[in-house]
Amino acid sequence: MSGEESGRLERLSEVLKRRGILLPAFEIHGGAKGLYDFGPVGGRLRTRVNQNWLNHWLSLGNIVELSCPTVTPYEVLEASGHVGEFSDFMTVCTSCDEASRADTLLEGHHPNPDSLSKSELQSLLNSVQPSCPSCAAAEWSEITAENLMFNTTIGAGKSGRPGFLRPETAQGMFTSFPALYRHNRERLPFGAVQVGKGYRNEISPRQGMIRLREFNMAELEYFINPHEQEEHDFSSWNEISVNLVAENHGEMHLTFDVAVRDGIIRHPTVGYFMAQTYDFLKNIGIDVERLRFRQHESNEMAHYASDCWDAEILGSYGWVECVGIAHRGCYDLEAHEKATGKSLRARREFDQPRVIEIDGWTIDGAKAGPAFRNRAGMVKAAVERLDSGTEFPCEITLEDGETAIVEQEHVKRNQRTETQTGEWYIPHVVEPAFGIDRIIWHLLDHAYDESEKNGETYTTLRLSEHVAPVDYCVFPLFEKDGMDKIARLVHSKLCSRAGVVSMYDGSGSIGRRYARADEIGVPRCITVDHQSLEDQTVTVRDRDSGNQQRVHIDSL
RNA sequence: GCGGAUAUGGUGUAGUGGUAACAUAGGAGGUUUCCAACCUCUUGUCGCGGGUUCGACUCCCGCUAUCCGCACCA
Repeated sequence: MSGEESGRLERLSEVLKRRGILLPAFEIHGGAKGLYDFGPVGGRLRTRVNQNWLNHWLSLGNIVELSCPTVTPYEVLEASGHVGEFSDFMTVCTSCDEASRADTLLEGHHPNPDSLSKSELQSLLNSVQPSCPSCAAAEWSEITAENLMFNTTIGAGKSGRPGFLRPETAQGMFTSFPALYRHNRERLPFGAVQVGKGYRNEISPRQGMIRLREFNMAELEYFINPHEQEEHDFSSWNEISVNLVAENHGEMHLTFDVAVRDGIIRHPTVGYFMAQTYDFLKNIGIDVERLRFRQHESNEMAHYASDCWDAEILGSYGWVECVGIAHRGCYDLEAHEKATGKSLRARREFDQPRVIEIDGWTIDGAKAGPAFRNRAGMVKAAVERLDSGTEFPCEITLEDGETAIVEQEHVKRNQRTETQTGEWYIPHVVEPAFGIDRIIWHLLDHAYDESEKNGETYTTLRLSEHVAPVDYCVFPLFEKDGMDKIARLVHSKLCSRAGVVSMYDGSGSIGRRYARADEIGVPRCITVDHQSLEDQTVTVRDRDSGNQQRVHIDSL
């Protein structure tokens, strides 16, 4: 970052703090790392971004909104892989009490210590006995798993159950799949969105809003049938050439349509959501000249994902990942299915019914049951795998490794025709996940404008009116002669409208009040002047052009 | 987590072992016929905890937070 840029960043942060947009949280208690307040102005900015996001996706027509708990039982996040994925294995030096990561200590003794399990790390640690980086001793405590998720206990005392604050909103949407499937009349594709808080106990939060311990996120889980290709209409983006950084291709400018057709974007639904993401970001005021989509390298992608693109936005901290759009395959639903034994599947009917000839053996329960007793189940499974030509008696190997002798009388021939009209499959998921705080940061970064006015720096926050925290400021030119009365009337009239925020400001010179409004990005200021007293008209000033229009109070 | 630097009104800064200054901002009043003007009055500050000292915002220690590297993470 150049000196000039870091100066701009400092001035921007100062304005955000001074104007109540973004502030360190709990500051009177000394502050808390990785936690921020959206202040009296920022609070509504966040709400409006969230609302725009929800509206954007709900308008697609087959998407519903969910709200799931942030407190999440251990089992849920174990099933999803977070417990394993989000853990660091720590050990403590017994002589100086310094905690170290076990895998870091063992670098050089194993090609990839990060990939080892807890017990493998423990035995490697025991045999290597690395010296402590701070005191050089070589005695280590037993390895413990330190989690990047916030631990909590759900319930009190002995009945308390371990849990975490969720590290993402997605899991609640996966576990709600049965309800979503029913709600959507058992027809795919459909999606669920959720806006809410996520928590990660980051070792070292940095760079202001970029890495937080509690953050706002917004995720869409879009469930699709992998056997069918959904048609997506890209025609409204045909004129837009977007900056793509593709694996093995480098940086290129293509339309979404072409990128999907040429297989750069590997799945059309991923491409469609990238295009929708482009629209959303543009709509709330991100400068699309400073937006790019970067494809994950194959080795960077989670193992279950088949394609993943990050929307990256260029701001004071360089290119920052703000949205991730991933094709997650069936990983998540399958993981919860395995952990719970509950079906998280959708039904599809075949074009043609499939006729399957079954010709083999099964057990005769009345004979085999008493003969094999508690092993009868395993015998049944083994017998049903036998070829139709098998002759009895016959020795078979059971799944526990033991063998059993099966007599002719234990079995019977199983010959029948089965007709399958369809099957139950695990839907695939395409997931656009948005980091709202990072997006808001870049919104502010892109909107922050410094210009010269009479030799002084003049600050304007050129926020889109879709997200501007305050819609109108109402000023009496002077707070006397009845101008203040009319201004207060206009103000309360605007405020009474649903979803409109107006601020009355009567202190200081008119120029000062315009400047204050510009600094928090109010799109329009309404001024009541002497003429208003005579003909009930007011001036409406546009933030970006400074132009004023005179309109009647009733037509506001 | 490691190393370095820093912490003074809302914001930006000055300064001192004897209880704090400047600018700006905020409030009230006046003035002013539209873009941080002017005048008067006014509000508000030494991050937290401990130690040294008759006395600590100042010196020492610890903590917390911020910034910069490294590491970590996406």
